[in-house]
Amino acid sequence: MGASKSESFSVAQNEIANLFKALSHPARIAIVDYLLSVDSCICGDIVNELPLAQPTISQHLKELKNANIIKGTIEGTAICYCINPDTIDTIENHFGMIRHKLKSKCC
Amino acid sequence: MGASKSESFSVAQNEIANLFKALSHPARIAIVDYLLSVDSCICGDIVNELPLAQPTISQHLKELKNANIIKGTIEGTAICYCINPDTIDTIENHFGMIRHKLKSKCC
DNA sequence: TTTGTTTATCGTAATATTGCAATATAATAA
DNA sequence: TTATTATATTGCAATATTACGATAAACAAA
Repeated sequence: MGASKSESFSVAQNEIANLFKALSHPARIAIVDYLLSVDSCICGDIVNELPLAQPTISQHLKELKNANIIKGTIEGTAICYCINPDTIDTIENHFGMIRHKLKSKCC
Repeated sequence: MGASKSESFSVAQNEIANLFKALSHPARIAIVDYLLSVDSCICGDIVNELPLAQPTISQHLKELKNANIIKGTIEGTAICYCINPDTIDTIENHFGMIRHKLKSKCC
């Protein structure tokens, strides 16, 4: 025991849970905030913006990339990161569905 | 080490990360799905709907309650659960902010 | 070539999460 | 009172996550 019984749930339930898991750490929220706070996609200086060591940030970036929340493209020596709007759409649509279903209820 | 350095990030960043953490497990997504699938708030039979033992579901319900994603009111012997629309609003507003900031960018 | 810069990976320790059996609690029914 | 029913809590084992030092890999500049 200890492992989550993901095979007991639907693919859709696991997929949306994984998106939320990628956003469930304040460092990853801070990374997304930072990517949104600069004019364009940012190349490089994420490490200087957060109070975490470089390997830790690299690991968080990897999780955000695996979840398709950010995209990274190589720009010479640095890597240029930006938000993937398609994944934001996916999450927004999920809440649109929740909102729609809530309307026909009495709570 | 191993504990997340939550004190290094803002209160707002920690709060939204905690909301996502509450939704980051397929069993909790399934609970929310089920609460949305029935006509009104449901009293009781959540345990029969999911392939998990009763203490496990009780624990997941507690996490959803602590995050204010669901509300539970006592109805005789059973407890009546339903979604808290205010918290759904909070999350939707967060994505509204993301969407707004994304508009003024070139990705 | 060597040096510096940037990002990724490995290895590991600390901590958190998950799941459930056993048990407890609370309220109702008989 | 004694069941019965519904939910919560405790305790613990299995697994996952988090953080970072050390190191590697990739590449540009000197």
